[in-house]
Amino acid sequence: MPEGHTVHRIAHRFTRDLVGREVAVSSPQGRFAAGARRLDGQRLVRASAVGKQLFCTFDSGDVLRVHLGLYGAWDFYGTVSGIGDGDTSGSMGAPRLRRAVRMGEDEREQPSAEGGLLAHFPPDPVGQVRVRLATDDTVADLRGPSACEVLDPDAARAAVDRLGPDPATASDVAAAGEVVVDRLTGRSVAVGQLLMDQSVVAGIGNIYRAELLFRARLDPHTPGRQVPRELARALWEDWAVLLADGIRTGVMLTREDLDDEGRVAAVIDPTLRHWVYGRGGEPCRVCGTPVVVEEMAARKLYLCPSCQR
DNA sequence: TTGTCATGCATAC
DNA sequence: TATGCCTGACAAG
Repeated sequence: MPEGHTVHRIAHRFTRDLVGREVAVSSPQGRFAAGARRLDGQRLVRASAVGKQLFCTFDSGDVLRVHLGLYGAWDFYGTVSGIGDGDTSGSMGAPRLRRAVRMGEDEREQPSAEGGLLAHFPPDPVGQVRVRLATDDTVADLRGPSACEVLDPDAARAAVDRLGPDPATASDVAAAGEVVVDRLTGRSVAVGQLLMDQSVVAGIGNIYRAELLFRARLDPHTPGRQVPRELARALWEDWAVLLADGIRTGVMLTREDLDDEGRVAAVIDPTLRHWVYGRGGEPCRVCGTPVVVEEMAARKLYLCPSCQR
């Protein structure tokens, strides 16, 4: 269940393991058979994330667009040396085959009885694999996406253009921020809804939405028009900070009040990671007022009614 | 074991 | 506003 940071990490993984190589593309599940045939055997030229979407460009100019939705995930398999992670120890002799690292709904290595090593390679697909991208020593399996399609270059450009700026992708972060400020402050829609609107700003999901608004001490119901430009700019800048941190660590840790020890504890215990998200009824970490949960545009919204006014 | 919910969003009504 | 995607974590029994 990814927000923007996860998709950027996946793009980095693609860049490291698959970009520049010819890729065998298949659809074990069958639902992407035609798209797989179109891409099969081509060289992957580039992989990039914009917001929550992954764009993989192939030699022909065709682009694979993937959106993981609520529970999509990529499972990566590969040799120890091929998988890297900076640790290639123990890879002498015959390649040792490592089990999946999942990126999407929950990022971690899959446990296995063989101490993390595969019996054979390539591995059998697990579950409904919509698309498999494979080289001699790397396999990436996509499961449960809400979108998986091949676009020509024009259509791919149009898909990117429908998205608002992404601070991890923008060539000029300050200029991109002004675009976001315009869009946030130009409408009467609640700022809590605007932050989740991917055409306003890309990559923010329900957790980052709740946490950004708390960190700004801003009431989510405030109409965009009533948000001062300076505050809208601060939201964008804070999003850039949280996103960069999420990309670096793989963890959505949104509390800036923790010391090193506290951060380590929060990585282990998810209930310590956030100010308000998922804490309905629990005391606000700042003022003790019970955190409120309500529905906004069919999503759960968490806020402190005392701090965020 | 079964049921519910979830970090998203396009589509249909 | 409801549904589907098709999965995994967790709570309840």
